[in-house]
Amino acid sequence: MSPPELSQEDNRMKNIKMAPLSPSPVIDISDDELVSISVRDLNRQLKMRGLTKEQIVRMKQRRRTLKNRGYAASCRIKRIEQKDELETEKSQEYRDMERMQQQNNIMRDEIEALMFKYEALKKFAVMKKIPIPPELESVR
Amino acid sequence: MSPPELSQEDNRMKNIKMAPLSPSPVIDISDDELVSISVRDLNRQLKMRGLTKEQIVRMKQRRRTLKNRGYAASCRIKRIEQKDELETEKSQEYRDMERMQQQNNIMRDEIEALMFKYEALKKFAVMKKIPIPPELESVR
DNA sequence: GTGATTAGTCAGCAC
DNA sequence: GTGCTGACTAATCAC
Repeated sequence: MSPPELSQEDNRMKNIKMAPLSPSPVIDISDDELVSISVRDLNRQLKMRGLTKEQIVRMKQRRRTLKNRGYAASCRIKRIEQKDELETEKSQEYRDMERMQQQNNIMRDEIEALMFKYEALKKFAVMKKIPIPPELESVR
Repeated sequence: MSPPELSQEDNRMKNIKMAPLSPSPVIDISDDELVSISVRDLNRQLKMRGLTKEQIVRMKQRRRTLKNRGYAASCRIKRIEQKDELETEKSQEYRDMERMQQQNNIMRDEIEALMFKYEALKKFAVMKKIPIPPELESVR
């Protein structure tokens, strides 16, 4: 699952672990760019602009943090989707069950009617003084 | 729901926003005690030991943070329980449905057997040259 | 103040 | 490195 869109808001407002703005030249790159760029390209940019080891580490960490932000969002969305899925399946099962219950009732009535009819036929035979074979004596 | 048990681990290891240990006298109270104590008693202790305004604010914040930690844990547990509940209900419904399907099959067979029997009785009557009343001619 | 919930951060695991 | 998830913090909302 791809991470959802990230806002461009300044990370420094929330991430108190971030170092204060450095007086030395800093790569000015937005959050969106930083998470999108490939490691390869990022390294190229970093080297090209001659950043210090520490600045590079910091930039890498910022990238990782931004990535994590996206992963966390994905994780939450996934959780909600799975819950929705469960609920949907559950209510579908409920509908199926109701439908089956109805069929069940219909068949129950049908059995009752058949038995009644059978008895009627037997009574008719008795009335006509017709001996019924024992295997046809009962519906069971 | 009451918050789950909290570990006694040193909060300072994780909460980088916490101030460094003060050189001035500090109330030494464990996390467990701090979340358990009533606001009333906490205030009494704080005043009694003559803490500075800043120390008091910090202690209150630490208490709030510890409380939040518990709330977050409760929230996670609740989420898991609700998911479990959904799954349990779903599988229960599935079992019910299977049971109903079985009954359904049984009744279907029963209807078939009844019809067969009815036809047998009719054939018997025909064989005996007994005219069957029209309303008993068909099972429908 | 308390409790619940959300977004974001970090640790730690798996690949 | 990447992606995911549990635990935690802070913000925010309702009471």
